[in-house]
Amino acid sequence: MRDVAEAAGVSIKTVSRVVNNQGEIREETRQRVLIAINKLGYRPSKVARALVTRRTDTIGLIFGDIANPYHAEVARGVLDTAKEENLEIFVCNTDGNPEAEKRALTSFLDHNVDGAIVFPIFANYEWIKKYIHPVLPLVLINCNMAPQPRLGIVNTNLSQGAKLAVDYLIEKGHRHIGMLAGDVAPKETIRRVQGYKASLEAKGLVYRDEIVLTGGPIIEFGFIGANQLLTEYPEITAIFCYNDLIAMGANQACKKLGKRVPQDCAILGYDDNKFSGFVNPALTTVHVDKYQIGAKAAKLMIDVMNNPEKEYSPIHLDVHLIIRESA
Amino acid sequence: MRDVAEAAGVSIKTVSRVVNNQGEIREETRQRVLIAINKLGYRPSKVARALVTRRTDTIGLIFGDIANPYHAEVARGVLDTAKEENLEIFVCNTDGNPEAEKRALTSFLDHNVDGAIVFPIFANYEWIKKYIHPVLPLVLINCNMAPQPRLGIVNTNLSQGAKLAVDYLIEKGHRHIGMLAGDVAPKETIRRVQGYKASLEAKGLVYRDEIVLTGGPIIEFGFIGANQLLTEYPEITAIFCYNDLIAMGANQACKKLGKRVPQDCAILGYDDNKFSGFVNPALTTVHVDKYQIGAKAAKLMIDVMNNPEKEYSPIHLDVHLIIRESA
DNA sequence: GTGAAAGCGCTAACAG
DNA sequence: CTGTTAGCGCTTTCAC
Repeated sequence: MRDVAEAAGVSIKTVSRVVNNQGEIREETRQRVLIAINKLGYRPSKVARALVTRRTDTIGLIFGDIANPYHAEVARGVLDTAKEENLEIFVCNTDGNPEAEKRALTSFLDHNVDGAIVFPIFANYEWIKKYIHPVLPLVLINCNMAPQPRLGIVNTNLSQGAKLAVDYLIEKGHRHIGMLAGDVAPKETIRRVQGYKASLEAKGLVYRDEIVLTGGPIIEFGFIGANQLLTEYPEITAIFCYNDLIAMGANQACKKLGKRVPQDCAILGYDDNKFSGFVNPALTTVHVDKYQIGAKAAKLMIDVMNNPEKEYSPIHLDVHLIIRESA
Repeated sequence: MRDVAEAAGVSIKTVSRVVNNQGEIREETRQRVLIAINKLGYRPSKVARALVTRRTDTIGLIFGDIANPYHAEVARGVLDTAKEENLEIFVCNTDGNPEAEKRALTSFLDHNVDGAIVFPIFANYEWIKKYIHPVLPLVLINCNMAPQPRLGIVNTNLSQGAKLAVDYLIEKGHRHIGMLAGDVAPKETIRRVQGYKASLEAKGLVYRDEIVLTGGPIIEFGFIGANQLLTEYPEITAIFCYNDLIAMGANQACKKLGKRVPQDCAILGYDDNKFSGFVNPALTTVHVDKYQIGAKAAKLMIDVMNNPEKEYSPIHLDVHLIIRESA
């Protein structure tokens, strides 16, 4: 920067002004500076700037697993939006592990990110409220915290989605519907389970805790879980899965057990990820606009960062059922 | 930091020494400092440190598209490895656009990343050599640059993979094998095409340029491309695809055209992504260890960063054929 | 073993 | 319209 100033025959501050185009500058001076910048290939250091402005033009993104297409598509939405705004994105996986989430958030703080977009783990809610939110603007996805300054919320209607799914299964005549739930939050708190329960009860069916299994949101759990469910409770004729990955695993389990899908056992997924229409049988699932979750979260994050006083009401994204072959 | 120093009754420098545990420090002093740090909840600012050390503990990752499971799994490998080393990762998509790659690299430079892992776009090779590599340690994936200091290379044997695939198709009796190639590099430079060609020629079949179509590495191109190939060249009985996404699209095209896979048209993919075994029909494909690409690239990146003088020879990952249903 | 002073590259406040 | 000075939070000489 000093070199540029010298080359242009102006002060260092003038260079700064040109770079940030702030303040009035005589056009001729400005041109001289611009030429010097070009000649020297000068690029301002974001690090040095950050030290004084407290802005790094960086935001953190934390979710379960980038290798899950659900998160990957969300990431894509965030990344595209961030690019437009010249923000860089740090990415971190937690695999649903609260400690990993804590470490990620702490590390982001150390790096002075301007904000973080998080799919929060229930067990950390209080910790986040206490230690992170006071010092870092946050956008939380699918989280029921109260609106407040420096906090953005993006929600998809989880319990409604589950209700849609289970209503459909009941309508199709299923009376014993197992569930393969995720394990990211305690069973009682998962809104998908609430929706499942609500649907059951609305139709006069009993909710049975023992046919709701929890496990990681991965194919492997779908396989193991469906296997267990169908073996131990032969009355089950349908399984509602926490996500499409689990549903794919459940598909495989049925194949292994010689059960035809959907005739012997219907399988219903959640997320409608990129591949759900291609697997065999194609998944009937709850469609979620993953790209929009990411894009809206990023936009909201930027707003929240720029308006630290303002309170933003939660953004809501709707879901709907996609009927394919598996149910 | 000053506060900590005061609270502990030592100088600022001593705090720095404790934090970085460097130099000899009397145990008692050290404890006093540690206590003060804990009490005040002090965390050193990576930004401030970076300004003087020129290390940000940050590396950039650039590839085509995070929503492609191939890249997502690579990312997972990078991320896991980085976490162990306390490095944060910036992620950026290019969609194969050279300008996007340039912008990403430049932005990483502005942010003072310690290094970048890139799936480079051929069109930018010279630019990268000239403007980026001199100022930024790089690890390049599937790139045939000569080994040199501050440069790491991770290669999977692209042309061999393609040869494996096409050999298999020929063995199965196919004589007219179309190819749906990617468009990330000019057609002639794609090593997958080289392998395809090599295999053909080794078996005495002619390479026909017109049945090698190029397009984006996405499902949509697979659909369009296969449709075109099968319609215009009815003699084609097998299609070798640049990746599994394209293969999935080709699968769909066959379905639409009423062609059975593999009886009427065999389809062979590349990458063996997470879902390739689940789609209908399950894809026969070339298996690549994506997680290892990421993990090895990250480890190599760290080595390269720490040994700027040393020359690292390329890391090589093998591929093999996975035979499922589609061919 | 420990501390004082200088400086990383930039912006903010205040002059002029 | 432009320049001078100070300082962001840390590490690095170099003394003591």
